Amino acid sequence: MSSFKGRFTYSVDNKGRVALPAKLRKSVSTTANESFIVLRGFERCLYIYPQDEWNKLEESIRGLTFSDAQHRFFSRTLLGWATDCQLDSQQRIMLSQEHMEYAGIKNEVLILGVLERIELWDPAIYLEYEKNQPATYETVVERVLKPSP
Amino acid sequence: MSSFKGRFTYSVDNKGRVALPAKLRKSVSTTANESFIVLRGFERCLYIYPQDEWNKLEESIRGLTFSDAQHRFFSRTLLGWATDCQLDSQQRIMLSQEHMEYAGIKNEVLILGVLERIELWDPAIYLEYEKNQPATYETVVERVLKPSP
DNA sequence: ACACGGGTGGGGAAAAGTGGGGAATTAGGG
DNA sequence: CCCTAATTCCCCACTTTTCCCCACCCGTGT
Repeated sequence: MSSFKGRFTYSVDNKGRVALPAKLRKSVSTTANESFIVLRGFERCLYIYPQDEWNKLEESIRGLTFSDAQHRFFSRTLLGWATDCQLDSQQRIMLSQEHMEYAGIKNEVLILGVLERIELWDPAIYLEYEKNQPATYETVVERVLKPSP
Repeated sequence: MSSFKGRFTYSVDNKGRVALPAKLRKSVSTTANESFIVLRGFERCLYIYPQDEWNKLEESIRGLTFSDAQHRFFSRTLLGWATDCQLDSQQRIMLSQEHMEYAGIKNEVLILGVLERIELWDPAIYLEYEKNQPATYETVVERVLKPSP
């Protein structure tokens, strides 16, 4: 089970390549086999799942009822924009033009480790996103880390 | 279960390294495996959790639902500012530039043991914090330790 | 006095991040 | 079917950061 964490600002070269931070690479389980799935995330970012974590997600999508129109739309969008990719010999992934456009990523990218997935953001967009949140860091910590009653 | 206690003033060298006090190290359980997680804490300080204590917190983060927008913000914020680190061969941890800036730490640090976690403060900021408390030690005791009605 | 444990500092090897050239593969059009 | 253009990907090279190791200092207890 992955447990990505941390925050990194990396550059995207003009071929669309992004190095995967070494600290995150250490958290990738060996069963993932250097294989990743990139897809549209929520809130204008990209999600990257290692193969093994993706498989779990895929199972829950299979569980959606085929007969529900919204479910069909959801799985079409999710899977339609999902591409799998391998790391190159320098441990980088290559982003497609479409994915970069979706997330507004140009030549800098904010990389977040969020347990089972990695997120890629345009730094400015993330700042904007953060600013629009009603909750502050402290309320977050309080809610999440407070020992349950 | 850890039970850190005590107060230490240590130096931070120009590489951002801080020695973990020997007294605190003795309270780290062996299952933590010399692995720690550093994150932003309340009131401009840093929290350090040994791996095993952190795992308990991580469980509650995993409990957050993927589909709730606020939960997504929570896990991004909390995990984004968390980095794990190992002790080096001199039993030191290395602080990132961002963490030091958040806590205002320069070349001296106040280290507090607070049961399951260790806190790092800039000495001056802690003094300020202490001074701004409306309550005294005694009135706090009264409020905190009074048996609940 | 001296060994020992604990805190502090720095040099250097190794790893990580960044960028680009060029061969191999693929796609498309005549 | 072949030629050309574009894309992919492998490899090399350079810079920066990380981390391993050694050395020192200073109390304390023997």
